[in-house]
Amino acid sequence: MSANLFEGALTERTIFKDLTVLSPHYVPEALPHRSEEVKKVVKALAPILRGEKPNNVFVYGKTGTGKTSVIKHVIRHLTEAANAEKSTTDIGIVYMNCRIGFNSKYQVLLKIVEDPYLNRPDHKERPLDGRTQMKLAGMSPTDLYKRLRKTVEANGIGLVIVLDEVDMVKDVDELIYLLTRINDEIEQVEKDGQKKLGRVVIIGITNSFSFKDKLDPRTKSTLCEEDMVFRPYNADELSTILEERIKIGLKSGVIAESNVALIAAYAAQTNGDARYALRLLQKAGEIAQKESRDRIKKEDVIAAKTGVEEDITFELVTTLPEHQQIVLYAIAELLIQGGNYKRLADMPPDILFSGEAYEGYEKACKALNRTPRTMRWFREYLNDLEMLGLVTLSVSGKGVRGNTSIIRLGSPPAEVKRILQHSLGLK
DNA sequence: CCTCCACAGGAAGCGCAGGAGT
DNA sequence: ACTCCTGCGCTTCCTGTGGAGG
Repeated sequence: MSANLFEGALTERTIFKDLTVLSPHYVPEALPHRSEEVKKVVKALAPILRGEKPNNVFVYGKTGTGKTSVIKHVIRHLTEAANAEKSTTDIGIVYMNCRIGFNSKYQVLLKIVEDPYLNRPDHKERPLDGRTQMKLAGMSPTDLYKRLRKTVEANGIGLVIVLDEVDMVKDVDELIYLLTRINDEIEQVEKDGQKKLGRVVIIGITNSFSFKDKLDPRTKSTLCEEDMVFRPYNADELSTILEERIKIGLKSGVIAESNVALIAAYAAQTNGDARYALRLLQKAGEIAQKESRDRIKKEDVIAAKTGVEEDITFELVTTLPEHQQIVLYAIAELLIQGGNYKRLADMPPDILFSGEAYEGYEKACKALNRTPRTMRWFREYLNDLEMLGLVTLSVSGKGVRGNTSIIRLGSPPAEVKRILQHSLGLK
């Protein structure tokens, strides 16, 4: 707890030069180790500048592998190329993250139709022509579609639609079908003395491995005309990424090469996530800065790692549904107490059986004045928690009570308990 | 070997809230 | 503003698996 709310603002900036460079949203000028991917996307989109049909692009990769950055980077260059003087094509780009407010075909369509580019005054057939937002919100998807098609057609627009986290859209199949259908229905028009043909191209981004399989086969073949997988970065690659950012984001000479390598190694262990690496770097810098030092030490990196891990668990745990929190709390509590079953002789102290865990959960519910869920649902909770990496489950080996799960906690029990006591309002 | 225990996880169904369609 | 539908969280019921004990 800081003594003064503005304490952070007062400490001298000994480490950082430009913090925005470390933010996950920052798209650098150069993208190390992703030049092949950039080339591929450029190749897929390039035809749009010649008024031809580009390929739809589908991008898959885990978090922090540079998917969004690559796409945004290419998009930036595409806009520049389209605005260059000799260019005669109209290129519109709509980017949206489907998780945040655009999780249905209707909302996606609305967002596209509201885009300022499509409603530019020098366009004819603007989608919002003579309409207020209120009226627009009452329109059916079919009307929205018609308006969009008309605008694209009348102005010969090459429209690039980027759907980030596209797996969040409930009716993706219909959405993709609708958007690609535009290409089949529109006709060539004359505008400014030139023949023009509008085009729509979709770029889908996801980190869900199973997403592709859930798609309708037809959607799959249209959306994935050009599909690419982003591999996680290895430690060396992460090092160069960090070095690039350090050059612009940090003051010179504040961190030794060996410590950058350490951060990279930590992040490489955690799925090769560049975002995580940057977070570690930032945290290490903050720790050094707090102590008014002008160099990041190895100890700072190590402390940053535990700090960031704690932050992640905290965020994960506190946003959990109540009963999952109770389950986790019960597990932590039982592990601290050493369980309530007769322990087997050679049984390690850091594990629990699901049966005793359920009893602990029932007890915790009683203490909190909640009605416990059934055993069946409790198992679902456990599986959910495993998905999030908060617990690990394994089947019991030989010699122990038939079929039962062995539960281990992903983080130190005392830490989990502390977080949950607060979050659940326990003394 | 048979039965019982302790558990895993699939299938069906239920009540509810909120969104879509009219 | 109306119903209708659908997804979600959950319970109930059930089948299957493997150890323990008679």
